[in-house]
Order: sequence, then structure tokens, then C-alpha cells
Amino acid sequence: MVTIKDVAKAAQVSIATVSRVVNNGPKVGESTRRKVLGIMEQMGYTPNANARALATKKNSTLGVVIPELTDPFFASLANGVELVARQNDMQLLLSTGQLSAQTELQAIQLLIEQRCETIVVHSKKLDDATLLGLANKVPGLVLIDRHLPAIEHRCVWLDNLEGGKIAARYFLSLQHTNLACISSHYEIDDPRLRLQGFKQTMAESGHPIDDRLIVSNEPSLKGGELAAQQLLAKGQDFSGVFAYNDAMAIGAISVFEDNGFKVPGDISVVGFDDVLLSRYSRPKLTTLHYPIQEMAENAARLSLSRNTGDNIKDVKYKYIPTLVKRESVSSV
Amino acid sequence: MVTIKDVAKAAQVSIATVSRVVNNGPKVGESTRRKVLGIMEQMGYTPNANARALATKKNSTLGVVIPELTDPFFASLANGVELVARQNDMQLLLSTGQLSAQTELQAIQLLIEQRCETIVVHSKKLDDATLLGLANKVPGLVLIDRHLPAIEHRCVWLDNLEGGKIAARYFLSLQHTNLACISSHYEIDDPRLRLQGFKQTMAESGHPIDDRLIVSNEPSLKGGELAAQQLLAKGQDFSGVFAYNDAMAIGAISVFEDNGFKVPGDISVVGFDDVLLSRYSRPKLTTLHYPIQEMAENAARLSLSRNTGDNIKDVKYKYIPTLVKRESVSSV
DNA sequence: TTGAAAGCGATACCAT
DNA sequence: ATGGTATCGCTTTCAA
Repeated sequence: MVTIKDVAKAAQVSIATVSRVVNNGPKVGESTRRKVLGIMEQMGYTPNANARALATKKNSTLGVVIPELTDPFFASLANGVELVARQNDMQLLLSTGQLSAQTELQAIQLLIEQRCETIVVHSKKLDDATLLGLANKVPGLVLIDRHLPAIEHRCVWLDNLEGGKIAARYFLSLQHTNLACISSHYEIDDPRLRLQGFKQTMAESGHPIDDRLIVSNEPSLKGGELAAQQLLAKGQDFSGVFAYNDAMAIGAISVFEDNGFKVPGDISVVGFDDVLLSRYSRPKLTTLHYPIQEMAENAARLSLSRNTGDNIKDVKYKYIPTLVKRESVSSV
Repeated sequence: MVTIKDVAKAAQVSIATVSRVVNNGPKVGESTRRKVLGIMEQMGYTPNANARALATKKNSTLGVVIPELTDPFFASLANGVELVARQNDMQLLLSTGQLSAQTELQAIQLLIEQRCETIVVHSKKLDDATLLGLANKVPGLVLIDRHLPAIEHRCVWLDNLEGGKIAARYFLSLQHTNLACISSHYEIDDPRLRLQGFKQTMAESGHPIDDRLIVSNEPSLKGGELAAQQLLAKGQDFSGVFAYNDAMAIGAISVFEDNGFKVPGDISVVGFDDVLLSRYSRPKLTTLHYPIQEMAENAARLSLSRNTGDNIKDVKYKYIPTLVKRESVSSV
């Protein structure tokens, strides 16, 4: 690889001068600038980002850690961060936690080794204390989809409780009073909060959820199918179900239909997340929109601003999901 | 950040010694090793990957560039590369080309700036010459989903032509003779090859495809819907359609059904790629499996081996798609 | 406007 | 088994 030294020699100037033109530094004679630029071009010089990071103690990388890449929800999250990276001519460092606390931690540590200062993490397995410790070491670290009051101004999160309430209010507005819930294991707070909001609003309306109508399973299509089977097996009556996420909702719908129940005719279903899939399932899924990409962009910018010191306007920390009415719900 | 110097001072040894214990170097007294390790731990020392890269001229990063992150197909590709990165304790550098030649080029250039030597790229917009030039500069660069004879041993690709033939043979085996095709614009070679293979086999069987039954659109669900409408509008008769990819196939199916055609009863549909979506569409999509994740892992390992010099066994360059029979095809 | 030189944090060769 | 030190490629004072 050709280095700054090679360029300097070829251009018969000092490396300091070359450095200046590379960085559009001030005070460089127009003629020398041209000459150096020319040589750089013809020698195919590319500055070494590592050396630069070493010298400046500043890194042009933006890190993101997500549970897994193949989940479209997280892909959208990563996409938001990548967008911001590209806008700032930074390189994206991406790691997955693979649903393991240890791997998640390693992923973040690897980022720290790279001296990446701008980091957005969606942790699924790390506990609050560990996260707090990490946040303490890395001032630029920002949490997404998690709300730790101790570092509130570094968390970008969705109000899951409110999401549950919105779903409940929607069902109520359509005269549904006998509802079931499909929740999820293996998650930190989200399922609990969504369920809690839902139950709370239903209870307040005088139609509390029957505990027998709350089943939970893994948060996937398969899990949704199994949950629906559990629900059906109980022989209880219900006119609608609130599912933890779109995948489970769609899995459940397929089981309902396979068993002769029309959706939404016999059973209405509301999902959560509004992933792409929900737009192409049949019937199209009514769900709560989780603006994950926007949140991710915002989190990335927040993280960035914490390092640059730029005062960023309009930092939004808390998001509220919005109801997207499609075809999986009808009035009772 | 605490540096190797700080640790050396605190441990009252030379930085050379600290370096040795960090790298599990040979010839370090057990007692000093312990002492240094202790200090490192208590000071929270993390080696600086940038400095290390500078000194060793070796980078612990693995780069991947894909067109976009939100396409599940590319997410799987990235996932394969990420897996290999994690297995080798390397950090993944991910960039997207955003379907623009310029952005694709920038993405690769950014990787070069980082002195990333191990790169897997799926280029959608860069022409052969540019790619060849890049490959020439970066010995570790490996192309995926593209076949350039000039650098054959650095290309991991799928035989699209054969894929088209397989689809045709399958239709023929079920007595379908009157077939339509939904192809795609905006792609480099894939659509052409898939279509060519399909047409070729059909023609050889004595049932050439009617050119009026070949429509193309953008390779998305939306594009599939539009293509299906075009097809329907022609008023031609056909009992099956071979779609460029799963997204288009699923979009087409929804239009067919909305217009009263049963799939597969009235129209059979075969997709391509076997993305997750195809398993959850209704009817479940019959499609050609594109082992993209496996190919990506393989490509990443190939790239890695080109740098380490390790002789890697079983490098597979060319993959053949396999037919996955699900529910969107029936005999005529 | 330009150059010389001191780091940045680590590695690795050469001594001891 | 340890230490000293040149070096990696670049940025950034400080002088000239």
C-alpha cells in the first residue's frame, strides 16, 4: 500500500504538507495542492484509517449490536444506523449477540477494542447493571429499545405499556369484550409491559382478561401457531386476540383458519411491530407500528452527538406505537 | 483509555513484557504473567485494535458489502459473513450499496481505508471492469453471486441458468405447457439467466414460451403485483408462472387470488430464492432454494484463506439451487 | 506556506 | 525471561 511518505517523496514535499491537502487543511499553496492531489491520484493513495485513528484518537466508525441479523425487525434497526453512518462517512461495525449474554458482551467489547466510540446497542440478554457499567466506560454508548432511568438521556425506547393500552382501546371500540392474549417467553420487559397495558385497560373497562386466555410461547411464527393451538384447546370463547408480535399473530391466524375460524370474521387479531410481513399476510395484519428504523437513526445521531459535542436538537427518547388498521380485525 | 504503557508502569515491567502476556507470547515468567494479568484486569485495559493493526499490518476485520440491509436475502448473506467473523474473533464491517454504483464503490473504498483485507461483496451495480480493478487492488476480495471468469477462483455464485431449467422441468413433469414468466428489471445477470434457462428447457420440450407471456417489473412484492396485473390484462391463457423471485411470486399470487384465480388450482406459481417469507405466505410458496447463507460463509472463509495463506479445503465456487416443493403448484 | 519532529499505542527484533 | 527501541502511517504543534 502506498503511504503518505511515498506520496510526499514523489511530490517532493513533506508529509506534513501531504497531510494538509488530504485533510483540506488550511494554508496550502494552490500549486502544491494541485501537485500533491495529482500524485495521490496517480499513485492510488488511500489514507490509512487505523493510523489516522491512532493519531487523532478519533474513530470514524459507528457500531451497532443487535440480537440477530435475520430478524427483519433488527435488520431495520441496523439499517437505520447504517444510514446515519453513511451520511457521516463513517464505517458501520455490526455485531450480533445471538441471544446470548456472553456473546452480546463480547460484541460490545470487540467494539471497544476497535476504539469505536459511537455505539447503538439493543441488548436482549444483558442485565441493567452490566449495561450501566458499559455505558459508564463508553460515553457514546446509547441503548435502544430499553429504558434505564439511571441513564435516561441515553435510551431511545418505545412505550410498550401504552401500546398494549392502544390495542385494548381499539378492541373495545369495536365491542370486543372477550379477549385472549398471546405473549412471549424469553424477552426482558417488552412482553410483560405490552400485556400489562392491555390487561389494565381491559380491566378498567370492566372486561378483565380471563387468565386462562393468556398463553405464551416463543416469539416466532411457530410460537404463534403453538399458542393458538393452546388457546383453541381450552375451548374458551373469545372474539379477538392480542399477540405479542406480528410473527406470532400471523402464525396464530394460520392455525385459526386451518381450524375453520375466519379471521377476522370469527376471531380478530392484532399484532405488534408492523414488520414487512404484516403487509403481505392474508388477511393483512392490523398491528401497532413500531418506528424502529426512525428510532435507530435517532439513537445513532444521539450517540454521535455525545461524542462530537454538537448540540443535537429534537432528541426524542420515548416513542409511542401507532395503530395500523388493516384487515385482521372487525367489530364483533 | 488505559494504554499498554500505563499497565507496564503499574506492573513495573516493560511494555514489551505486557505485550507478550497480552498476546500469550512465549517466554514469560509465570509470576510476572500473573501480576500483569492482574493489573490489566484491575485497570480495565483493552488493547487498541487500531494501534495493533498499524504495527502488525494485519487487520482483524471482515468486510461485507450488500445492496441493502432490509432485503431478507441480503440479511441472510450478511448473516453468513458475520458468523464467520465471530468464529474468527473478527469485527464485521458492513456497508450497503443502496443500489447505486457510486455508493457501492464508496462502500468498498471505505473498507480499503480501514485496511480491511478480507472482503465479501455482492455488487449489483458495478461493472466487470471496475470489479476486476478492485479485486486487483485487494487480494482478499471475493465476489458473491457473480461470476467473472477472469477471477473464477474468487467468485462464489449460483447457477441461475440451471435454476430456470429446474423450474421448467418441474412444470413439465406436472403437465404444464402453457406458462408465463415474471422477470425483473434492474438486475445484472440473474433475471436474464433464470429466464433463459427456463425458456430453453421449455422450448426443447416443444412448448416454447409465448413472448407475450413474459412481463417484467421491479423485483419486489409491488412489482410482482403489477406484473400479475399485466399478465391478467393480456387475457392470455396460462396455467403457471415462473417468477424471478419469491417477493414477486407472492405479490403475483395475491393479485391472482384477488381476481378470483385460485393458486395453485387455477394458476401454479414457482418462486426463486426461498426467503423466509415464502414459508409463511399462503399458500406456502414452491420455490428454488438459494443457499445464500451457506454461500456467504463459504465466500467469507475463502476470502480469509486468501489472506492467511491457509489452504482451505472444499472451496465450492458454484452452487445449484434446489427445488423446494410447497403448496403453490399443482398438476394441471 | 512549508518542514521537522514528537507523539498515538502497539509489535517485534535485538540485546542482555 | 525481560527490556530497549525502531517502526507502523498519520496528525499536529512549533519553527522557519
